Amino acid sequence: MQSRTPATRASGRPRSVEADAAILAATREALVELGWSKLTLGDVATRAGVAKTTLYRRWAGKNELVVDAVAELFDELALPDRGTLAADIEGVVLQFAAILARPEARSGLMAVVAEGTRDEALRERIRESIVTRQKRLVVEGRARAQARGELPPENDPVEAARTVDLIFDVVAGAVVHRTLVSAEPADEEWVRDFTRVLLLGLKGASQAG
Amino acid sequence: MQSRTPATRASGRPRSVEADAAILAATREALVELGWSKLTLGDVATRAGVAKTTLYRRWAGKNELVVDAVAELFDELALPDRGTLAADIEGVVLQFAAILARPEARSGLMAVVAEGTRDEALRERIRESIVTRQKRLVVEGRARAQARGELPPENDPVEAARTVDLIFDVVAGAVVHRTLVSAEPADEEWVRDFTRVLLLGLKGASQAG
Amino acid sequence: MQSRTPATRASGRPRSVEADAAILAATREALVELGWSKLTLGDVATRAGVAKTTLYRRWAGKNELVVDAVAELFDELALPDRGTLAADIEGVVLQFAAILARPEARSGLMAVVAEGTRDEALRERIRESIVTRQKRLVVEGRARAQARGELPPENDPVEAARTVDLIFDVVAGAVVHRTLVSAEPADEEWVRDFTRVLLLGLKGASQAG
Amino acid sequence: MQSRTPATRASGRPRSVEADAAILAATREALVELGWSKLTLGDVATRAGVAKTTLYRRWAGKNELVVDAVAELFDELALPDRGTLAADIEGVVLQFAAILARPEARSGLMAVVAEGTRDEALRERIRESIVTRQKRLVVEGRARAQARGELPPENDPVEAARTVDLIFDVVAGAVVHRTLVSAEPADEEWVRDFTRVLLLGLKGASQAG
DNA sequence: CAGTAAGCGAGACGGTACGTCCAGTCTTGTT
DNA sequence: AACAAGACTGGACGTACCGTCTCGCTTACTG
Repeated sequence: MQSRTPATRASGRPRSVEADAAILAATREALVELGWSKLTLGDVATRAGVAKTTLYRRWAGKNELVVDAVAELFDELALPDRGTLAADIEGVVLQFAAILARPEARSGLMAVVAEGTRDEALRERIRESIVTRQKRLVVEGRARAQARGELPPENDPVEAARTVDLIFDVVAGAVVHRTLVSAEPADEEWVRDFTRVLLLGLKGASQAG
Repeated sequence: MQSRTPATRASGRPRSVEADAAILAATREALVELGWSKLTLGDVATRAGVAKTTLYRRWAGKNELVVDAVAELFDELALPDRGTLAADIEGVVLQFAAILARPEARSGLMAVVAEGTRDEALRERIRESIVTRQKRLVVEGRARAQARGELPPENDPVEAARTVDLIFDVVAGAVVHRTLVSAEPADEEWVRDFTRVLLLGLKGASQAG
Repeated sequence: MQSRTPATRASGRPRSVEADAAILAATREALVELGWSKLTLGDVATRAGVAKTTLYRRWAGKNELVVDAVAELFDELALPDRGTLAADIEGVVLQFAAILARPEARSGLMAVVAEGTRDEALRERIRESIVTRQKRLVVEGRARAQARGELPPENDPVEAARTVDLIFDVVAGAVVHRTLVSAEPADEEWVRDFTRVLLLGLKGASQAG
Repeated sequence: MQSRTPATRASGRPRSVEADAAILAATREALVELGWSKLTLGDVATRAGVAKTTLYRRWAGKNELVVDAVAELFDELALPDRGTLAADIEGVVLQFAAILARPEARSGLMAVVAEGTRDEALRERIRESIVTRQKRLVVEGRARAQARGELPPENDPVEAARTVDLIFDVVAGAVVHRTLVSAEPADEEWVRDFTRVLLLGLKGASQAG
């Protein structure tokens, strides 16, 4: 159990540990009030009670900072155990929709995705901090459904991984599109409809495939 | 068949008709080369051979301009008649994916959606110029499938409209998420998998519903 | 008594005669309200109820327009006959000071002089429209003083012309500097002091010269 | 003998001391090449090797900048000791005329005076930076002439101050009007004539007064 | 008394500068 | 060495005018 002491013994003043949290919180606060495009790093620094240099010492720029600030929001997602696969999916989709209803997530998430279309490093950072991290929900959900006998065990692990990706894109994509592009609420009724179609599709596919 | 002569006789020099097309083309060109965040209206004006003021006389800002420039890209979508519903869906999804593979669409679309999260007028413009306009594909596709007997005719028109919205969010959302967030290509294999799940879900739902 | 009918017989619609006066009046009005630097030709045109093109058809630009607008102000200067040279000078200096107290003259005059430092044609136009035209006052005043015997008749006409120029520069320069640079009023007390010094200088010079 | 250490210890990066001088020099350079009306702050900044923001951080606008740039020119004026009051006056008038013959002074000075007619703060800045500062020449000249016995000592200090103002307006006004409005050179001949009239006027007034 | 050529208003056009704002870096003295 | 403070370069912003142009309409002289 080695502690994460850095190899290079730090000389000079150590970095303030409170600063990181204060900056991320200030970023989310600014996202709520101003949205991504009007958010300025100078303002974030001021809100966090920190100098701009401190901020730049830790993040390369606006995009990286916002990714980190937004990523934390999605960590609160958890797969509820409601007894059936359908109920589990509905539960997690509603949680996801609730996060996307918060202004700091709405504006921030899409903006960094937009930037990510031209910046491989940023795209990778998004994938790592947000996408891949939340795929656990799909994997867990399937395992639980298989344990319950609602879904058959998969034979081919490659095929299984592909299915996880597909489901994740369908679920996340549909909720994002519903809430941000169509600009309609992903309410209980919509979630029920969506889950029904998804589940029938998955069960059909796993039987026929 | 009323001709479109304006009621109010325009006085003063009329607006150049070429300018609009040149500006939108220049915007797409700049989106390809620079992406949304590095695109400047001054640069677009220069590329279009037009003064900045001309541009501002017609569009309120970067967002509105990009919406219009990107919206035109989606007008080339057409529902192919490949004989079966599955083939039709695959066809249009592939077309959609092909458009999203183009850099002028990738960066522009997500950016305006991001801005739309804080600007109701912009959101409405996006809905009107892009979303609603392309829902025709879903409506046509269903009608054609019903004519072929692949789908049952719907009873409730309200329910039918809700289903159109749901399908559109699922299809558009999944493709966008796959290509822009997960950053994986929506290739033929993925489209086949996706279509299969979607179709099974829809058929199951229409039977059970 | 040839009328000023142009050699080239005008065909087509003749220029509106009211427009010129309206434009010059509007220019003075705008000078009062806005000053030279904030005066715009578009605004002048609007005030005059005239299109910008009409204005540009008659004047080359802001400077030429303002020269003409300001020049008219100085035409109201007249040499009073108050019985003595000193009284005559005091009278005309006070008139001159009164004109320079009006905002349309203050701002306009200095501005065109400033522009004239880099534009020979403009400088010539100023000299012709304002300076030379008002030198008549000095010439008249001297003639009257000579008739009264207050000043000796001059022998050398070249010398006489040089003296006119000198007096004009001293008088006009002192009043302008007093009112616009030192920004003190050229009131009766100051005018009396100034006239006394000037007159003593002139008499002394004409005796000794 | 208090040192000029500021009471409030400056925090943050101190302002570049070279920048001020570079900007003023660049302003004079631009005045020579372009004149006041074509001088742009962006161009001045470029010439000075400085960003536009640096310039705006220190001066409120074009007028304030030009006043400071021009004011420095007049600081080189010095009262020569040529033995007699007439010679002293001629010397300083010639110096003044030489400065006004330089294009950076011609265009800049009149322009700021023109602007000053509508801006009390600017007028005060001109008075403080240029007018009042150069009145020392009149005061010194008179003192020296009194020491030599060329002028009687004055009794009334109020009266004396008024005379200084009058002389300054006459001298500066005449030279300015001669060179900038009449657009004739204030050469040695003219200066001799002018000085003679002025001196006779002053002596006459001080005897009779 | 019809034809026609110039004048007119309106307002869009290509340009240029404005003064402001922010990004990201650098230079102080302090901790 | 990190930190707060704030000045620095550089570049885009959106606005305001300039002086030109292109319209359709009006007006007086001409043939």
